[in-house]
Amino acid sequence: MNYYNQHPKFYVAVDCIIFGFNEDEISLLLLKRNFQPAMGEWSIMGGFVQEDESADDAAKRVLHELTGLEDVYMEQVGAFGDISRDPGERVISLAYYALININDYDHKLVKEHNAFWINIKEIPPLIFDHNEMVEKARKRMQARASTRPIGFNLLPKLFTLSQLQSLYEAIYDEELDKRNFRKRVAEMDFIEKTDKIDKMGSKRGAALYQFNDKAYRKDPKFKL
Amino acid sequence: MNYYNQHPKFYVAVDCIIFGFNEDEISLLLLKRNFQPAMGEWSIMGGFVQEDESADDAAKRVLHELTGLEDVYMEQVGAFGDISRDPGERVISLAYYALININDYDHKLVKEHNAFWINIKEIPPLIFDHNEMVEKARKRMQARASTRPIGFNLLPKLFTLSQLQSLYEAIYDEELDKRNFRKRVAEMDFIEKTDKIDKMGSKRGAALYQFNDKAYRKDPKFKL
DNA sequence: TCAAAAGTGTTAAGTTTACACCCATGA
DNA sequence: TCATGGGTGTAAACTTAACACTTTTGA
Repeated sequence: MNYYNQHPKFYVAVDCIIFGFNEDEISLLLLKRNFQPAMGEWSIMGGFVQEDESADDAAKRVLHELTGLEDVYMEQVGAFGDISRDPGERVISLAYYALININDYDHKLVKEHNAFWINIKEIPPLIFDHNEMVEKARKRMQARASTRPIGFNLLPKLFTLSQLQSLYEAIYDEELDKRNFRKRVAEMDFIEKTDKIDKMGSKRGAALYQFNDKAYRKDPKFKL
Repeated sequence: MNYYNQHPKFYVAVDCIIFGFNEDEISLLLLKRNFQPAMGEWSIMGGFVQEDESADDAAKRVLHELTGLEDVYMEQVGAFGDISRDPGERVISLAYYALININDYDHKLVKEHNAFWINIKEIPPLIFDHNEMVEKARKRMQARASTRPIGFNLLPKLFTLSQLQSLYEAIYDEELDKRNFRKRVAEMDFIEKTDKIDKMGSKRGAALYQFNDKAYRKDPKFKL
């Protein structure tokens, strides 16, 4: 009997709010559960923390199990610890959000998990407190995206300024002025114009840009 | 054997970063541990989540055990889940910060716990990852204080504008211009001038103000 | 009478917003 | 040739920052 033994232990889960961007819209990767508990209902992807992994590692693992992706931008949203948040057992859950490039995940795994991209504006009722998690993640991501260059994680390596603007319009859920937007981008030297041209999005073609993380760290001033 | 049983369980702790304001300085209530583990070292106040309480309730309980206070402003900072963050046992800890009026706590309890107010600029090395928790709490509190009227929790119900300014100077760790500060305060109708005068802080006497939460909720525009 | 904190407005600088047209190209 | 998205500058409105002196009173 030592100091810790007198206290109870708990299942600890991680739940993953996975953001993607496509067709000018933010979507979440949600599971239509074909497994217990709560089979048939919608949820976000989750899993239990194991003995041999940190909470952050558990979140990475869970994301990897669904998407096949590694080295993904993730941020912890918080712990959800209400007694009956999971009606099956007492489970304390740590919510994380992830930003992934929607062109770049393992479709087979996603299919196996019966997961689907759902527009952020059309999120269905989710199990447990998952809607609350999603809402909190959305707010956090939005706040973070305005002061840190995390939005690029949702885009291909090369992107047009129209894509970037439409991404930020989706994040903020408001229209932005094209000229003002481009003026601000032009001030950030770490958003670099390449000599490549995108011919998909328009007849005329649009310059492709890239985010240079090293340049950002030299002068980390970001505001969009 | 059900769905959950195959997964491990963990001790879950809550740790409480307790902010106070006195003599123009922010301080934290820290424990010089006279108990195991890590006896003799400094830590923040913590405790284990119990079966019959939510994580948030556990944080409130732990704060109450040290200060005797209830209905205190608290916010969760995040979960700390590294495998060996507590070298004694695997413990996942949820950090919370609390803002209390430093004139208004149970001195006997604090003495019993061997706790002391330590200036935020002179935080000693703390056990485990507690310095990291403190740093994260400090940043979160600072960010929150600039957009939500939470600073008032650190002041008496009645306060002078000089006190309020000096509080925000301590929170931001930078000097503020007196006239600009008062101009901004004047725009917020929920910071109400009372007809009472403080005679302690100056010979001339200064008007005492109060925060009106109901008025704030009617028009919740805050920026200091 | 003087030291110490309270109180009070104006101007310049900087930032943000609003706004409209020409360009290049493929269909 | 025309419809579509790409690309560009300026002026007004607003916000923020800088700044100095008078008042009151207890010691």
